[in-house]
Amino acid sequence: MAERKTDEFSGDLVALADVAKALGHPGRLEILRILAGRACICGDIVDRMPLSQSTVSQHLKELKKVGLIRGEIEGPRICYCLDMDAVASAQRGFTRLFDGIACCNTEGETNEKCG
Amino acid sequence: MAERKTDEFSGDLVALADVAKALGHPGRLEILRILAGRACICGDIVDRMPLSQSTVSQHLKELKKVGLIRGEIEGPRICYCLDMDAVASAQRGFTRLFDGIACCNTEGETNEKCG
DNA sequence: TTTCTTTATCGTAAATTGGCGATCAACGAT
DNA sequence: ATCGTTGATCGCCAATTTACGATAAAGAAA
Repeated sequence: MAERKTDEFSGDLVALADVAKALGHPGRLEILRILAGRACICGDIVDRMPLSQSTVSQHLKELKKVGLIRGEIEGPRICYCLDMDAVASAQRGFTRLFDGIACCNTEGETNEKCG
Repeated sequence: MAERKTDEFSGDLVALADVAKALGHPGRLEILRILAGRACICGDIVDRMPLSQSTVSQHLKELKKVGLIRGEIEGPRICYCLDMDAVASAQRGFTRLFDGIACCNTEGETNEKCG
Protein backbone atom coordinates (compact mmCIF):
# COMPACT_ATOMS: atom_id res chain seq x y z
CA MET A 1 0.00 0.00 0.00
CA ALA A 2 1.42 3.31 -1.04
CA GLU A 3 -0.98 5.11 1.21
CA ARG A 4 0.44 6.87 4.25
CA LYS A 5 -0.89 6.13 7.68
CA THR A 6 -1.62 9.79 8.09
CA ASP A 7 -4.12 9.26 10.90
CA GLU A 8 -1.32 8.13 13.15
CA PHE A 9 0.44 11.48 13.08
CA SER A 10 -0.43 14.95 14.28
CA GLY A 11 -2.34 17.24 11.97
CA ASP A 12 0.46 19.77 11.94
CA LEU A 13 2.97 17.17 10.85
CA VAL A 14 0.70 15.89 8.12
CA ALA A 15 -0.01 19.40 6.84
CA LEU A 16 3.66 20.30 6.68
CA ALA A 17 4.48 16.98 5.05
CA ASP A 18 1.85 17.66 2.40
CA VAL A 19 3.41 21.00 1.55
CA ALA A 20 6.88 19.46 1.53
CA LYS A 21 5.65 16.77 -0.80
CA ALA A 22 4.27 19.41 -3.15
CA LEU A 23 7.69 21.08 -3.12
CA GLY A 24 9.35 17.73 -3.73
CA HIS A 25 9.55 18.01 -7.50
CA PRO A 26 11.90 20.32 -9.38
CA GLY A 27 9.21 21.12 -11.91
CA ARG A 28 6.89 22.39 -9.23
CA LEU A 29 9.68 24.46 -7.67
CA GLU A 30 10.33 25.89 -11.09
CA ILE A 31 6.67 26.81 -11.48
CA LEU A 32 6.76 28.64 -8.15
CA ARG A 33 9.89 30.44 -9.27
CA ILE A 34 8.18 31.49 -12.49
CA LEU A 35 5.10 32.71 -10.66
CA ALA A 36 7.29 34.60 -8.20
CA GLY A 37 8.18 36.93 -11.04
CA ARG A 38 4.60 37.64 -11.95
CA ALA A 39 1.23 36.03 -12.35
CA CYS A 40 1.16 33.95 -15.49
CA ILE A 41 -1.15 32.46 -18.04
CA CYS A 42 -0.96 28.67 -17.98
CA GLY A 43 0.36 28.56 -21.53
CA ASP A 44 3.25 30.84 -20.66
CA ILE A 45 4.25 28.47 -17.88
CA VAL A 46 4.08 25.52 -20.24
CA ASP A 47 6.26 27.37 -22.74
CA ARG A 48 8.91 27.86 -20.10
CA MET A 49 8.91 24.27 -18.91
CA PRO A 50 10.50 21.17 -20.44
CA LEU A 51 7.30 19.24 -19.90
CA SER A 52 4.14 18.70 -21.87
CA GLN A 53 1.02 20.75 -21.35
CA SER A 54 -0.83 17.93 -19.65
CA THR A 55 2.03 17.22 -17.29
CA VAL A 56 2.37 20.88 -16.34
CA SER A 57 -1.36 20.98 -15.76
CA GLN A 58 -1.04 18.12 -13.30
CA HIS A 59 1.72 19.90 -11.41
CA LEU A 60 -0.37 23.05 -11.26
CA LYS A 61 -3.21 20.98 -9.89
CA GLU A 62 -1.02 19.64 -7.13
CA LEU A 63 0.27 23.05 -6.16
CA LYS A 64 -3.31 24.26 -6.12
CA LYS A 65 -4.30 21.32 -3.92
CA VAL A 66 -2.01 22.49 -1.11
CA GLY A 67 -3.08 26.06 -1.72
CA LEU A 68 0.27 27.51 -2.76
CA ILE A 69 -1.16 28.84 -6.01
CA ARG A 70 -4.51 29.96 -7.31
CA GLY A 71 -5.93 30.08 -10.79
CA GLU A 72 -8.40 32.67 -11.98
CA ILE A 73 -10.40 32.41 -15.14
CA GLU A 74 -9.59 35.20 -17.53
CA GLY A 75 -11.65 34.74 -20.59
CA PRO A 76 -10.61 31.54 -22.30
CA ARG A 77 -7.41 31.24 -20.29
CA ILE A 78 -6.36 30.83 -16.68
CA CYS A 79 -4.17 33.26 -14.82
CA TYR A 80 -2.09 31.52 -12.19
CA CYS A 81 -0.49 33.28 -9.27
CA LEU A 82 0.99 32.54 -5.91
CA ASP A 83 -1.21 32.63 -2.85
CA MET A 84 1.07 34.69 -0.67
CA ASP A 85 -0.82 33.81 2.49
CA ALA A 86 -0.27 30.12 1.87
CA VAL A 87 3.35 30.74 0.94
CA ALA A 88 3.90 32.66 4.16
CA SER A 89 2.19 29.94 6.13
CA ALA A 90 4.38 27.30 4.53
CA GLN A 91 7.43 29.37 5.28
CA ARG A 92 6.40 29.58 8.93
CA GLY A 93 5.89 25.83 8.96
CA PHE A 94 9.40 25.15 7.76
CA THR A 95 10.85 27.79 10.05
CA ARG A 96 9.20 26.17 13.04
CA LEU A 97 10.36 22.76 11.88
CA PHE A 98 13.98 23.81 11.59
CA ASP A 99 13.89 25.86 14.75
CA GLY A 100 12.49 22.89 16.59
CA ILE A 101 15.17 20.67 15.14
CA ALA A 102 17.99 23.05 15.91
CA CYS A 103 16.97 24.09 19.41
CA CYS A 104 18.19 21.05 21.26
CA ASN A 105 21.39 20.71 19.32
CA THR A 106 22.91 24.17 19.36
CA GLU A 107 23.49 23.65 23.05
CA GLY A 108 26.29 21.34 22.07
CA GLU A 109 25.21 18.85 24.68
CA THR A 110 23.45 16.15 22.74
CA ASN A 111 24.43 14.12 19.73
CA GLU A 112 28.02 14.17 20.74
CA LYS A 113 28.37 10.48 20.09
CA CYS A 114 27.46 11.04 16.49
CA GLY A 115 29.29 14.28 16.00
CA MET B 1 7.13 6.61 -15.76
CA ALA B 2 7.29 7.86 -12.25
CA GLU B 3 10.79 9.05 -12.87
CA ARG B 4 11.35 12.76 -12.92
CA LYS B 5 13.01 14.47 -15.83
CA THR B 6 15.57 15.79 -13.42
CA ASP B 7 18.12 16.52 -16.14
CA GLU B 8 15.91 19.25 -17.43
CA PHE B 9 16.13 21.32 -14.27
CA SER B 10 18.92 23.10 -12.48
CA GLY B 11 20.98 21.16 -9.96
CA ASP B 12 19.97 23.48 -7.15
CA LEU B 13 16.31 22.94 -7.86
CA VAL B 14 16.74 19.18 -7.99
CA ALA B 15 18.72 19.12 -4.76
CA LEU B 16 16.14 21.16 -2.89
CA ALA B 17 13.33 19.07 -4.34
CA ASP B 18 15.07 15.94 -3.11
CA VAL B 19 15.23 17.29 0.43
CA ALA B 20 11.63 18.46 0.24
CA LYS B 21 10.60 15.03 -0.93
CA ALA B 22 12.37 13.48 2.04
CA LEU B 23 10.43 15.82 4.30
CA GLY B 24 7.23 14.95 2.50
CA HIS B 25 6.14 12.22 4.85
CA PRO B 26 4.82 12.79 8.38
CA GLY B 27 6.68 9.75 9.64
CA ARG B 28 9.98 11.15 8.50
CA LEU B 29 9.20 14.53 10.03
CA GLU B 30 8.40 12.72 13.25
CA ILE B 31 11.72 10.90 13.13
CA LEU B 32 13.54 14.21 12.76
CA ARG B 33 11.56 15.59 15.68
CA ILE B 34 12.54 12.60 17.79
CA LEU B 35 16.20 12.91 16.85
CA ALA B 36 16.08 16.64 17.61
CA GLY B 37 15.71 15.72 21.26
CA ARG B 38 18.71 13.45 21.30
CA ALA B 39 20.53 10.85 19.29
CA CYS B 40 18.61 7.60 19.37
CA ILE B 41 18.99 3.89 18.94
CA CYS B 42 16.94 2.64 16.01
CA GLY B 43 14.79 0.50 18.28
CA ASP B 44 13.84 3.49 20.40
CA ILE B 45 12.66 5.30 17.31
CA VAL B 46 10.62 2.30 16.26
CA ASP B 47 9.03 2.15 19.72
CA ARG B 48 7.89 5.72 19.39
CA MET B 49 6.44 5.34 15.91
CA PRO B 50 3.15 3.83 14.77
CA LEU B 51 4.95 1.93 12.04
CA SER B 52 6.65 -1.43 11.82
CA GLN B 53 10.37 -1.88 12.29
CA SER B 54 11.00 -2.52 8.62
CA THR B 55 9.00 0.50 7.54
CA VAL B 56 10.83 2.77 9.98
CA SER B 57 14.10 1.35 8.70
CA GLN B 58 13.14 2.37 5.19
CA HIS B 59 12.31 5.89 6.28
CA LEU B 60 15.64 6.13 8.08
CA LYS B 61 17.32 5.01 4.90
CA GLU B 62 15.67 7.76 2.93
CA LEU B 63 16.60 10.44 5.42
CA LYS B 64 20.13 9.10 5.32
CA LYS B 65 20.09 9.24 1.53
CA VAL B 66 19.64 13.02 1.53
CA GLY B 67 22.11 13.31 4.38
CA LEU B 68 19.82 14.72 7.03
CA ILE B 69 20.71 11.96 9.47
CA ARG B 70 23.63 9.66 10.12
CA GLY B 71 23.82 6.27 11.73
CA GLU B 72 26.77 5.02 13.72
CA ILE B 73 27.32 1.44 14.68
CA GLU B 74 27.35 1.00 18.42
CA GLY B 75 27.89 -2.64 19.16
CA PRO B 76 24.93 -4.57 17.83
CA ARG B 77 22.79 -1.50 17.44
CA ILE B 78 22.80 1.72 15.44
CA CYS B 79 22.79 5.16 16.92
CA TYR B 80 21.00 7.65 14.70
CA CYS B 81 21.46 11.36 14.93
CA LEU B 82 20.84 14.49 12.92
CA ASP B 83 23.56 15.80 10.67
CA MET B 84 23.37 19.40 11.73
CA ASP B 85 25.37 20.60 8.76
CA ALA B 86 22.91 19.03 6.36
CA VAL B 87 19.99 20.34 8.40
CA ALA B 88 21.44 23.85 8.28
CA SER B 89 22.03 23.52 4.56
CA ALA B 90 18.46 22.41 4.02
CA GLN B 91 17.23 25.30 6.09
CA ARG B 92 19.21 27.69 3.94
CA GLY B 93 17.76 26.08 0.85
CA PHE B 94 14.20 26.67 1.99
CA THR B 95 15.01 30.15 3.20
CA ARG B 96 16.40 31.07 -0.19
CA LEU B 97 13.41 29.50 -1.88
CA PHE B 98 10.91 31.47 0.14
CA ASP B 99 12.93 34.66 -0.03
CA GLY B 100 13.07 34.28 -3.77
CA ILE B 101 9.36 33.69 -3.93
CA ALA B 102 8.46 36.57 -1.66
CA CYS B 103 10.83 39.20 -3.07
CA CYS B 104 8.81 40.15 -6.10
CA ASN B 105 5.47 40.11 -4.37
CA THR B 106 5.96 42.13 -1.22
CA GLU B 107 6.24 45.17 -3.45
CA GLY B 108 2.52 44.95 -3.90
CA GLU B 109 2.94 45.53 -7.59
CA THR B 110 2.47 42.15 -9.13
CA ASN B 111 -0.22 39.55 -8.82
CA GLU B 112 -2.85 42.16 -8.27
CA LYS B 113 -5.17 40.51 -10.71
CA CYS B 114 -5.20 37.40 -8.58
CA GLY B 115 -5.35 39.14 -5.25
C1' DT C 1 28.87 -23.05 19.76
C1' DT C 2 24.35 -21.71 20.34
C1' DT C 3 21.18 -18.32 21.30
C1' DC C 4 19.29 -13.77 21.65
C1' DT C 5 18.98 -9.14 20.21
C1' DT C 6 19.13 -5.69 16.86
C1' DT C 7 18.60 -3.76 12.43
C1' DA C 8 18.97 -4.08 7.39
C1' DT C 9 17.28 -6.25 3.46
C1' DC C 10 14.21 -9.15 0.61
C1' DG C 11 9.88 -10.19 -1.29
C1' DT C 12 5.34 -8.91 -1.94
C1' DA C 13 1.21 -6.16 -2.56
C1' DA C 14 -1.35 -2.07 -3.33
C1' DA C 15 -1.49 2.66 -4.23
C1' DT C 16 0.46 6.74 -5.98
C1' DT C 17 3.32 9.38 -9.10
C1' DG C 18 5.11 11.26 -13.40
C1' DG C 19 4.90 11.40 -18.04
C1' DC C 20 2.52 11.67 -22.45
C1' DG C 21 -0.97 11.95 -26.27
C1' DA C 22 -5.70 12.47 -27.11
C1' DT C 23 -9.90 14.27 -26.10
C1' DC C 24 -13.33 17.45 -24.08
C1' DA C 25 -15.32 21.76 -22.52
C1' DA C 26 -15.35 26.64 -22.50
C1' DC C 27 -14.76 30.75 -24.54
C1' DG C 28 -13.77 34.34 -28.34
C1' DA C 29 -13.80 35.33 -32.83
C1' DT C 30 -15.24 34.87 -37.37
C1' DA D 1 -23.07 28.18 -36.40
C1' DT D 2 -18.38 27.13 -36.92
C1' DC D 3 -13.64 27.43 -35.99
C1' DG D 4 -9.51 28.16 -33.24
C1' DT D 5 -7.40 28.56 -28.86
C1' DT D 6 -6.79 27.34 -24.15
C1' DG D 7 -6.35 24.32 -20.46
C1' DA D 8 -8.40 20.43 -17.71
C1' DT D 9 -9.28 15.70 -17.85
C1' DC D 10 -9.03 10.82 -19.46
C1' DG D 11 -6.61 6.69 -20.42
C1' DC D 12 -2.53 4.47 -20.42
C1' DC D 13 1.96 2.80 -18.88
C1' DA D 14 6.07 2.20 -16.11
C1' DA D 15 8.44 3.39 -12.02
C1' DT D 16 8.29 4.65 -7.36
C1' DT D 17 6.41 4.70 -2.75
C1' DT D 18 4.53 2.85 1.45
C1' DA D 19 3.71 -0.75 4.17
C1' DC D 20 4.36 -5.29 6.16
C1' DG D 21 6.16 -9.92 7.48
C1' DA D 22 9.96 -12.83 6.95
C1' DT D 23 14.55 -13.54 6.61
C1' DA D 24 19.50 -12.48 6.93
C1' DA D 25 23.60 -10.64 9.10
C1' DA D 26 26.25 -9.13 12.89
C1' DG D 27 27.37 -8.78 17.37
C1' DA D 28 26.60 -9.86 22.56
C1' DA D 29 25.74 -13.22 25.77
C1' DA D 30 25.04 -17.76 27.40
